[in-house]
Amino acid sequence: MARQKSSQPTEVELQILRILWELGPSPVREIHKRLEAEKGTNYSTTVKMLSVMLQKKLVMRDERSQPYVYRAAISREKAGKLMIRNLIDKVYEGSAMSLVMQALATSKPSKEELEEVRRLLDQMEGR
Amino acid sequence: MARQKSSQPTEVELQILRILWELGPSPVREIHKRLEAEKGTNYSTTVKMLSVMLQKKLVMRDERSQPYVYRAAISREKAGKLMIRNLIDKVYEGSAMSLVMQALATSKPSKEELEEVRRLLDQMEGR
DNA sequence: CCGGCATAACGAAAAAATTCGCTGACCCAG
DNA sequence: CTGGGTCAGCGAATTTTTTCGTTATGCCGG
Repeated sequence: MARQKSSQPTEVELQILRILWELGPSPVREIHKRLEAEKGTNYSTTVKMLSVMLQKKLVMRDERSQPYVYRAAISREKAGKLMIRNLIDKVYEGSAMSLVMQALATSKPSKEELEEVRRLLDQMEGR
Repeated sequence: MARQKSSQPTEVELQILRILWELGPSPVREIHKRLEAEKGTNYSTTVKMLSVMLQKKLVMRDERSQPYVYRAAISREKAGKLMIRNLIDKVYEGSAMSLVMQALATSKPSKEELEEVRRLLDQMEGR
């Protein structure tokens, strides 16, 4: 008796994806170096996580190169989009605007950033 | 050997919180009715989840009333804020603006909604 | 050729999340 | 009283997630 899998990447999976987004395609050794620094886990663990993620198709790898080179199978944009949608559904009952307002209120945007958002708004309104 | 707990509510916990946010303080029976409709789980499961959440202080309950009445211990706003912060850290490398832009671009806001955001921007810039 | 290091693949184990069966307590109609 | 219903609490079973020990393979320098 247990749950069904969530379609979302888990905690550690996300951590690894983030590393891949930053570094770009990398061998395990590189990925592990980062992961170890962040949470002190074993090399085996990193290898295993990657193999799990490979199955879930969260990452791809090039087996031509020795050692294998891994890369994220989803872009940061796509992952973000998925998680935003999830957050909107789960907490904001479908209202994207509620989330936007909250995010704006929560962070302390600079004048430049505010201007940037404003420009996007203008663009969306077709000005 | 395993992970440390995340500070975030889990999937089902969130599902229950959402129900409580909607219904307001309710007895188990009511909460279960909703949960069962959404995922077909057993009454025992609902009771158990609530007791777990009680321990984690995600919900509170009034034992005066029979049957007990449960209510969310965190507001929707607070939960949202936590999860947004999490999402920003995990995916957007700390850039709240990236998330805002993405959320705006992803959803299809109406003119009214855009205006609302604009008003918030004005307010933040102190105009 | 040999020992040691880097790289991978398993599989087992621990922890967390989720599920439910069973038991006990209480209350009310017959 | 007695049978049946509602309400709670527990502990155990199950699945997923995360972790690592062990083993196998190939390569390099001496």
